[in-house]
Amino acid sequence: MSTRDKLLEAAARMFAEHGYDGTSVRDIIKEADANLGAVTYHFGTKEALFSESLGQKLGPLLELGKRIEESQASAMEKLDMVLRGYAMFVLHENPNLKAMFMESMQGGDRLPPGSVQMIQWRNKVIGDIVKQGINEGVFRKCNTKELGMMILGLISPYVQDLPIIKPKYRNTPVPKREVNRIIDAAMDMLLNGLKVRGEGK
Amino acid sequence: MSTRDKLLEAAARMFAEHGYDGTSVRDIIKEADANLGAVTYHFGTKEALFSESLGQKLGPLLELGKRIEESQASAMEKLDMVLRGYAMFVLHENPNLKAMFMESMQGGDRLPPGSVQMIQWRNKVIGDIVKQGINEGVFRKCNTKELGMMILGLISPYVQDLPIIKPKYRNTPVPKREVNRIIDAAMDMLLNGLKVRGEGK
DNA sequence: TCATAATTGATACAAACGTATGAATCATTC
DNA sequence: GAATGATTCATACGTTTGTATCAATTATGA
Repeated sequence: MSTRDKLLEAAARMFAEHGYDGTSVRDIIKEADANLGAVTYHFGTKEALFSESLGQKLGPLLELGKRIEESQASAMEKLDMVLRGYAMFVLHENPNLKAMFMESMQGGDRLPPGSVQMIQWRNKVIGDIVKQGINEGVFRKCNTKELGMMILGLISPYVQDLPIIKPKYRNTPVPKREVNRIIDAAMDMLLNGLKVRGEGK
Repeated sequence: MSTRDKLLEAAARMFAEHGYDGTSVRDIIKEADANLGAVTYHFGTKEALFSESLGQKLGPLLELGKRIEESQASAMEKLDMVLRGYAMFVLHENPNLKAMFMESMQGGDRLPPGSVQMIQWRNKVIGDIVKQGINEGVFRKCNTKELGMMILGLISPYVQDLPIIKPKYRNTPVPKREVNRIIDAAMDMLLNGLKVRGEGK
């Protein structure tokens, strides 16, 4: 593994754990067993290293969406695929992407180019899928992108709150079985609704 | 307004904008038009200032939940109240609480005491309300707290992605009308489901 | 094998960081 | 109005920060 790759890997991990500002270049090189000069040499600045460490994951995520979008599956199947695929990607395969979500809360100025478009596109894909067969009332209130955003939100507590509620997942990927269970519940809820009765108690 | 209060207010704003590590004590005192010594005098450390600036909001949020929990409304009405109330509190009235969510993604070690309990309790309240009249399938897959967590997730993209997608809301409260629109859609979706048809296209 | 390029290493630097300190100023009380 | 306590101020300290530098080392190709 090249020094460059070791740096990228360590950076992604550290940034996800402690955020951009909470991670120093020295923390990273220590973790990567590299030298300060290597960062200057390979990336120039800390921000470039950050951006590149995240940018690596952007392509695969876009591909995932495109593959699903173009598949022949039904709207419901597509919705399942995209939700499950996305959750698996973010919670199980690439937990370091948490750094991207942290960053987006601060405006995303340091994110790699294309991130904003990726997020918007991601929301649109989901919205479009859902629109193919939908409870029309929802669309009277919010547009395609917004609906996609909201649906993806079902997963975000697992990025946001899980580190607190189940500390063992703080810096560990969520197991596949767990992700599947979560998405099963989310899909059930999404498709069938909660059917809360009008009566209390 | 006392120096102490000015510091708390400025701190909450800055921490929400740039996170804990991205905000220096000097940034805060500049914004509060105060002196470095004032921080040492009133709070001792940066972390204590951070914790207290968030802790202020914890009480009111807990009260909100308790009021709804104890009300006589039906389960559906309660669900609406808690979702709308929570969204209004976080997105409209106290957008600075974003700092708490940022922090929780990093494990929450610096959060004020009681934060973790608040989050868990918050999830349980929603889960319990929903449980009063519910699509049973969902509960076969996930427990009360988890369901509450997921439902609240519908809102979190508005904390997480909105700063990116609609930059005008980066450091501005989301207007009431907007929050209401969002919750209307979320409630519709939650109660009735998406009703996605089995057929693609 | 030798010259050339690519990479790594030790070290330096100015700026920014959190915190501490003690004098100066303000408010309050008698 | 003098004395006492609360607060503010300018300033300083020791670290840590991101980045730069350039000699030392390693890899590459003729």
